[in-house]
Amino acid sequence: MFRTHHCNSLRKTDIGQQVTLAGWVHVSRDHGGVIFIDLRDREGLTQVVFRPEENAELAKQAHGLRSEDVIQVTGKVAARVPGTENPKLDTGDIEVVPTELKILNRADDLPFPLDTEISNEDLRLTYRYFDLRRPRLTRNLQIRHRVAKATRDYLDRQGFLEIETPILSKSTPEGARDFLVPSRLTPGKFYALPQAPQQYKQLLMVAGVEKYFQIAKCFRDEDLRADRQPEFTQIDIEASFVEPNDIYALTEGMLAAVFKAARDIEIKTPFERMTYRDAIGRYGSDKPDRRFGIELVDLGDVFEGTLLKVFQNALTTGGVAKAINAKGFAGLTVGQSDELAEIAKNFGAKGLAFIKVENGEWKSPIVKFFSDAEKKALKSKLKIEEGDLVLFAADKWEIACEVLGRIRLRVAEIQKLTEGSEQLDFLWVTDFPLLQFSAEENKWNAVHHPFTRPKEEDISLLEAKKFGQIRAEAYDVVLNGVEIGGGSMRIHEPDLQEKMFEALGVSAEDQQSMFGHLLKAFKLGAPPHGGIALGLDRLVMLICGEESIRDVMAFPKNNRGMDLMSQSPAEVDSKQLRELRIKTIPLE
RNA sequence: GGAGUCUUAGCUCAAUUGGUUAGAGCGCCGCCCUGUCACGGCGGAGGUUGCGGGUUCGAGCCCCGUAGACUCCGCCA
Repeated sequence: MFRTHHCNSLRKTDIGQQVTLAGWVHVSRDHGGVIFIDLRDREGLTQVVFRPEENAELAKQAHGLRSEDVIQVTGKVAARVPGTENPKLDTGDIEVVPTELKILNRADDLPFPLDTEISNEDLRLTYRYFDLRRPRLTRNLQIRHRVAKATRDYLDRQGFLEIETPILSKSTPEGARDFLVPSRLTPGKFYALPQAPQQYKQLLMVAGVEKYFQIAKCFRDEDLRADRQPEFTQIDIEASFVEPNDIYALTEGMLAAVFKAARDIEIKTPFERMTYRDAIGRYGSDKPDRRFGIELVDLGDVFEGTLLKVFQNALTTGGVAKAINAKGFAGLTVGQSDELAEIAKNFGAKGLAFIKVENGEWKSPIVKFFSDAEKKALKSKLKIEEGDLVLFAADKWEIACEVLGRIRLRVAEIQKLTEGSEQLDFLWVTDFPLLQFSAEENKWNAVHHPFTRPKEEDISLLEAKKFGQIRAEAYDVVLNGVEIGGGSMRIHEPDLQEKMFEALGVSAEDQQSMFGHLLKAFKLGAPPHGGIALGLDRLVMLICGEESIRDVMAFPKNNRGMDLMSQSPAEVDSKQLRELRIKTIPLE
């Protein structure tokens, strides 16, 4: 037997036993005479003690041990000398006194220490297999496993089938940029890696599967972020003969099972629901972080007859005047003030009006335009007190809301309003718009995806081509201001799907060449269906309390999509390119 | 494509207003040390201050350019 126990299993009750352990030298404390080795495996630490007076040959060998050498020791479990027990270790009452030491593999000089936090992420990613030995990352991988297992167990209990769908798939024009894979057998043609198994799962519904799920790898060739990688994992779910409420309940039950399994936390279900319009109006975001207040307050009634031109203009042209009260933030620095103004500008505001309340005085360049009645109304609506900072936006509804929403988040960040919070605020955001106009492309795009069903009562708006007013039967699940999943009821009627494609500007020919299989399937008895997809990486990130999904993936890519460990992407042999009939063109 | 922050020893960081030979801790090497648990003590090696240019009597520090990393915007149905 290679080992009889792992490094977190021996206790007082094992004293006297003959055991064999294997693992890494975590740290060695060499006193010249007696030598202590903390032996580590993925479960924990066990102290091994070498005494020269008992076994000089072994002690001499142990003297040469260095951090991260891999060893195997056989010996007796002994009680520690009274007074030297270590309460910080689960195995702190005992130590192993070896009679045999086998050095299985020597470790070179370490590229970086494992016992301190290190900020050089390049280096960590280059030696990823080494960095993963860090207990925190080991724990993250274990939690990720438990989340995936709890997901499978729960969905299995609910009667869902896990079905794999192709990775070599077909490129479609909608959505993110595709990763392409050249086809050797049909030169000049390409597969695309799936952005999501969307069409396949809908076709599985047509196939009569009724309840499908998959822990699916998805691929999107877009720029990276702390919470975005080119390949990532979704918990992908689809079911037939369901309504949104069924999906909400299923998802809530699944998340409850996941949090129970991964963190032993009971989460409160059902989750609250909020329409998209409310979310934007109150928080300036479609994924509001409600762990802190600072809600957007509408001031249309207050400033109905205002003398302040910018507010007046906004209100008389169909826009809004809104404000947030950043409690106790009147003392912000000039730099912070400039930063907030910069955010406002970036998101389309012309400026950022404010009131600082200091020493009982409203310090503000705009306050002189306010009547006493306006001041009074402001004070009561925004609950203005000493030390507050009130920030205004007057613009089109979308712009005013987004500007204040972004500022709200930044203020909360600066004030550290969520630091150390253990709160788990789940929320459904519902009634998303179906379509959004892209000025850049001069066309309407799907907010969710082209297969999303309009709300029943808004289908007539689609026929009337009032695209901006149509609400979708679509929903996102949000946790602490992070979108962890989203889904919708789908279109299952070929004529409605065609109308949708039409609205998106997909020609009849393109509909047939790109989505013909789907439209045909919808003519062969397609059941009403809908589903949801949750970002597994983001979910695990939040459960682990990490700030980047890189810390919950075994082998993530850096900001530029490179794997620094394996040095990919990399050039390939010209023979490979010839077989694919591909030529690369050097950059100008 | 854009903005911000950062880049000094293997790692984490320091270096007053631009001023002597760029320092410390950890790690590494050598010696010492028999109850530590981040063991301890003494000694040593280790630097193109990311790179290129400029200003200056003098640049790690100021200026310009460039590369890289990270965060954000755009993008992500």
